[in-house]
Amino acid sequence: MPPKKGSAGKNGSKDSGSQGAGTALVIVESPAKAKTIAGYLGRGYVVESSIGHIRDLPTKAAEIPAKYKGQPWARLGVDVDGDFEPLYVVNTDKKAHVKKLKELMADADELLLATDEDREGEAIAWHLREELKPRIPVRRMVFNEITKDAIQHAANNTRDLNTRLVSAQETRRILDRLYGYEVSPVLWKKVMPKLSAGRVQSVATRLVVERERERMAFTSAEYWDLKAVFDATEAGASDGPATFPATLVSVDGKRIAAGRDFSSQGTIRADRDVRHLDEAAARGLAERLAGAGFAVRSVERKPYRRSPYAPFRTTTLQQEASRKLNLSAKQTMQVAQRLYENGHITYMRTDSTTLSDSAVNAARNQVRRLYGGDYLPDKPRVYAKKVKNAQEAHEAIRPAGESFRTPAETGLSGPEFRLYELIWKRTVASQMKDAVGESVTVRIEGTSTGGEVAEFSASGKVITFHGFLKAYVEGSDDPAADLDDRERRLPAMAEEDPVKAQNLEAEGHSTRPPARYTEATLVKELEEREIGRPSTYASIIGTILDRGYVFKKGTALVPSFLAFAVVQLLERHFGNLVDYEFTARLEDSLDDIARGEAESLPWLRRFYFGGQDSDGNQETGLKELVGDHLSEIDPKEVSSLPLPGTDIVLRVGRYGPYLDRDGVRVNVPEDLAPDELTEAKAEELFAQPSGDRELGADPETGRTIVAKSGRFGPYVTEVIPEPEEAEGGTRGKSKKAKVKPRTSSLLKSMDLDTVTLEDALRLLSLPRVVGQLDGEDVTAQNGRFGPYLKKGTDSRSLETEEQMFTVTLEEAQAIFAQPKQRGRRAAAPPLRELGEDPASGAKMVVKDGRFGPYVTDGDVNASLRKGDEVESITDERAAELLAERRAKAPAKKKAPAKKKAPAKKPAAKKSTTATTATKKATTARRTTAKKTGEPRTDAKKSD
DNA sequence: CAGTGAGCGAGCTTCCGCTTGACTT
Repeated sequence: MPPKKGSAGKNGSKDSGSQGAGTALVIVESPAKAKTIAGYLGRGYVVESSIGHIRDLPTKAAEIPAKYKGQPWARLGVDVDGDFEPLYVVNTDKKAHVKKLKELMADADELLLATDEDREGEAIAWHLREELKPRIPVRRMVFNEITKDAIQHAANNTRDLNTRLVSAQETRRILDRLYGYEVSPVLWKKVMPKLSAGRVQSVATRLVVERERERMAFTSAEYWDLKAVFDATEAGASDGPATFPATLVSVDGKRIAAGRDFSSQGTIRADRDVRHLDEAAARGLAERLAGAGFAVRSVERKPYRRSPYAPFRTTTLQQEASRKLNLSAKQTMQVAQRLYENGHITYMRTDSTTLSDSAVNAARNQVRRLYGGDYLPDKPRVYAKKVKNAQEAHEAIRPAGESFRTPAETGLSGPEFRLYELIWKRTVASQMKDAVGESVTVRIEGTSTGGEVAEFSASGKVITFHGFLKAYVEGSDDPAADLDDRERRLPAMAEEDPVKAQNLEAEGHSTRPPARYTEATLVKELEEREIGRPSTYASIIGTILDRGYVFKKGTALVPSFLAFAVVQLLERHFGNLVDYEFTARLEDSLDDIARGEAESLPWLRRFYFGGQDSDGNQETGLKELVGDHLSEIDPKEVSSLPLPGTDIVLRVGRYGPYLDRDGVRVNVPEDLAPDELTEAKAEELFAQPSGDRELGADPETGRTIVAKSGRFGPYVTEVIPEPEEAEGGTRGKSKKAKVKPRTSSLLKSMDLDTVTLEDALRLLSLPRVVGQLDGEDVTAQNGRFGPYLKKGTDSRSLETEEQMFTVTLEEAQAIFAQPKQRGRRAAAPPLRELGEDPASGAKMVVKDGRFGPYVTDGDVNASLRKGDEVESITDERAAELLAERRAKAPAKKKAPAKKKAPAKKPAAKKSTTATTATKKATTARRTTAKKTGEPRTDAKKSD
């Protein structure tokens, strides 16, 4: 709790210029920080937090103020035609908080904006000033560490807002909005709805996909060598072990090929002069070396020295928590948040490895107390900035306070204890001495019965002073790798010493494809590429998991086929945007803007409308790419992934991935890792029983009738035998001659498992010609909306499916004599009746519609929202929904008071031919319309 | 991913970065 404003204001420790004794309102970003700082500032200051950003671009239509609703750019929240003026709204969950800040400000004489000293922090400060509209002096207060001295110094050395830095942030924000909100809809249209693209997530997805591509292109190689265990007792070794393992490294002076000598194609790299041993060669050599005498050829000793690791920042904490505590990035951050809020650690979202002076002292004191002065370097260690675009608004992640509590002293337990312990150890170790020791490489030589000179190598490492390793050893992503404190002792040996081979065996190995990313290694990769920020690393993983771009297999991140399709689309049509350098270049530009060496507007114009880049190349703007160029994106093409060396294509459909070979299709399990889809696996999938059920043969045609489950539910069809082709006929060419099989959906009364041949034959007899009317055939059949009669271009629905088989010509004539029925049934009775709408005076009722329950006054309809229940909704709430609906929609001139509410759910796909922006009806576009069903009708676009 | 003729209460999905609770399941 901040000090009560009433108690402050009297001769506090602050001296804020001419105002004299008054109260300053200090606003920081985080409540926990506010609490700490309030303690350091004492009287005269009221410290509150903004809880992050208070304003942002509107997220969705509901947040857009009515006056901007009709604007063509309202969807973006950025007036792209008006100098990219952003539209800011106070986040819904912040409205109450902003009000509170305003109230606090009313009692203050000065406003100190003490948000983080980085791009986002500066912007938060600016938004606060814009939104709070203070009439008291406003100053910017900044600090990089939370210690009493630093805070008091900061309060007395304020500065003005840096509007250039704010401009850089705003540019970043607008770019991300344009990228995300313009490119995502392209994916909705071309791949499937609800997908997303963005500067960060799309590159993250691409990294995972590219790694999988490498794995798919990888060819393993097998290679062999010899493993020996030598006995050095004859060498007179007195200390250390008597035996040691060694590996064959060369024969007759030529090095034996090892894993690193092979390319990803499984061949020896061109620049390697090595001998590749296969199994037979290795076994033969082993036999010829049995019983041979060996001697030490050389002993090479080198000093070993290892410096401690830098204190934690967000990414390294996530990596180590993953390796050692098996926590996901998200879990790590949740646990760290609790530690932070309870005052155990400093802020956990940081890109800095810097420790404050008091933290260094605390660490050094702890070293002295726990390990003794021998482990303490003379001077404090300083860690250089590790991350290129680091903004260093905070310290490293370390135990909080000016003296550290040992884990036991904290009283913590469970994951919080373990994470604290990790942070504590790492921090203490970072102020300890180097580990030192010696590494030794011994070469052993022997001659085979065939006269071959075989050389073995053994290496050892001895740590003579553990230094920081006593406190902390970093984990490894490779479980097979040795950790830093691992020692390998060798017997004491000298040149010419004889040794005896105790055991000598051929050993086979094979090269392995690059490992998949884990959460931790992907985060590491993103940080190295300057993509994402400490506050977002964990959520980036969350986003690509949520979208179905990746899934987890153990700890590995496996890309889905969907991710392959999306990345393929982006690479081919938005190459610039998924370029790995894109963010790095963006950061450079933002730095220029922040320094006042560049302006935001030309930059945004070029990005959105196109123009010459810094190298003089003409760049196509984003607007054109997602507009006029949209028709160039062929959805079928971008969702097709040919299986190399085959005529099989994997396609990503709306219902998941499937394989297609000349029209023969088979589903691919969703959780099949792409690198496991080999030709053999594909054949296996094709060979699998598809779940179809053979019902028997049609007595008239002899064709087999099968029942299948399809996109629109269960149906029956017939198998058309492959036409016997004369020589020269190829499979591809025979396609055209194919007879279309008859198909028919099952009736509602039928079931895939129980449908009989008789049922099927009856279904396949459709459409049934009922007779002739007006010189045209009248047919009865089943369709998208159920059974109907068709006469030329005219049609009428039938009431029951059975009527398809029984309706007579007379009945048909009577049906056609009726006008087209609007709706198939009488109006469904309302689910509930409510009172009168105060706005229209009409009675309100709740009805069940195609999109779920809605309330209507007979004129305006409004869907019930999440949380509204048909049973419990009140008149007030219903009137509110109707009012909102009226406010939102431009009044429709459609005739009101429709009374039909068809109970049937609409088909999954609509075939509305939508008006799209482009004029030419290309094949690509037609496919699009068909595939997505309902492209957005952006009719406002004009040329 | 079988092929097919209505007209209907549509509106929304989505970005990246700052930050926490207050909600419901």
